Amino acid sequence: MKPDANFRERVETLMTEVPYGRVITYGDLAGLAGQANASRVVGGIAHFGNPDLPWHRLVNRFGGLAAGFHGGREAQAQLLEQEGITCTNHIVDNFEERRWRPGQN
DNA sequence: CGAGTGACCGCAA
DNA sequence: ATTGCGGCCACTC
Repeated sequence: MKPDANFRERVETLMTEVPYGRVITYGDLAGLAGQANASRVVGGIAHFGNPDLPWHRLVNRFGGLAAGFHGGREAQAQLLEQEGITCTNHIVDNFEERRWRPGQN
């Protein structure tokens, strides 16, 4: 953990720490970063912050893909499939089982 | 520099 | 059961 790092640093770090073939929710990531109610910030950082981050591994509380922004919703589904994650109707299959958690390498 | 927006979540009425 | 509102931080214009 990096207590001195800003919220963005923690979010980026956690996002990068997400293993291959695994997904996480904005709320969970925000909570892990220290602000469970700052889920919006996670989305903002993921989009404007660092394009190199695996933002496609971020999903909403329902395990669904992004809310339909700059035409990335379909791209996200494609990226997820590349990681071995199957999506149906823009919803990650077995999302509950694929939900990544710190310590579950 | 100042103000507004954003890919969300949780609770209340 | 459904709908509406508030709230946090960072980034952009």
